[in-house]
Amino acid sequence: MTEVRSSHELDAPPWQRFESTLMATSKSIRRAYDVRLSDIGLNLSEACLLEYVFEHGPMTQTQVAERIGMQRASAGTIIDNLSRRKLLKRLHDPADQRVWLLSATSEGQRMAEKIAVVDNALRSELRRNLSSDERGQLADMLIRLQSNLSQILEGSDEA
Amino acid sequence: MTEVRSSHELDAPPWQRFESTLMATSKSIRRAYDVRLSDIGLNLSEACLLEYVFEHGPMTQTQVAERIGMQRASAGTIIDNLSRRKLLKRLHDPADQRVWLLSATSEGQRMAEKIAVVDNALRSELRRNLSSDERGQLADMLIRLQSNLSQILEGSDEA
DNA sequence: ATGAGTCTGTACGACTTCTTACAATACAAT
DNA sequence: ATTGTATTGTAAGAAGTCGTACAGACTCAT
Repeated sequence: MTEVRSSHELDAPPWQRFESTLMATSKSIRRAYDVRLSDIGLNLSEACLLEYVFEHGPMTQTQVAERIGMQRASAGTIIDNLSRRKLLKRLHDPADQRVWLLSATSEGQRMAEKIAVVDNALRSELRRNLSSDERGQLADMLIRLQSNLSQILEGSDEA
Repeated sequence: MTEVRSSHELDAPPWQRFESTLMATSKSIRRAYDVRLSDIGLNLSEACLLEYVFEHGPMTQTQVAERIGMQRASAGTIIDNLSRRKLLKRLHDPADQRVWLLSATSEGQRMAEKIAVVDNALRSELRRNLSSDERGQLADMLIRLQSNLSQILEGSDEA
């Protein structure tokens, strides 16, 4: 039924160039993570945020938002959610009344471990085809693309 | 103000691996296109769809949706929009009463040419750093990733 | 010819993320 | 001390996409 997918999304989108393939691949990666993570009741953004807080100690909402590449407001929504589900807690910072210090609850820590399992499994399936060298090259090229992009986007900010 | 962006999004997201970089890059590409295309009053999805219909003759909504990697319903919304703005028209197919045949109006054609200009400009800025060989390798790796992904996603469909 | 199954476009609601605006708090300069 | 500026989290609304469900139109085997 959808077996044609793998080819469509490669040659068709915007203007059949690698930019399109890259965006389609990104979409699929997100989808794959969302599907796998739904087993433990999370989506990629939630998992991402929780894992990041778990690994990098207590931090403010703005900090985690910046690190995972998301707006403060959006992160706030996700944090509301995770803390309602008792995976994350908000602690007062005695040194700064404006901020919350985020920290994983013990339940959140168990969840973070499950996330790591899912992540490792999926990542190894994803890399089946790619040698370590290739992955390095890929990352390198992506970083160069990113630096071009940040110039492009900076340019239009000041306008 | 946002000059730090370029580095965050490279080393930080989900689990600082190339998967994250890829997704961040994709996000930036979309953003860059959206910014540039806003000059002519479109976003990437609209431009994509219009350009595709312009280039690949009259086609049904389902067809264009599949080609640009989007759900039928979502494409329908975009088409509503483009046809309200007289860039696209819906024609009856005498052979099949169910479908619309999409076709660019003359105004839509002029718009498609503007899109091509924006696209060419942006693409060349984007590739500044990458040799033709490298772009080939990049595309190749992305395609391999896609094929892994389609296996992964197929697997979870039948479940 | 006719009924079962398939396909098309659309309506509707959900979800995610963005943008903008704001009140509370912090900080720096006078 | 006071005042102006920055920063934090949140609220409210917009936009984009998805998934589901549906009615109408097609197809094909009987």
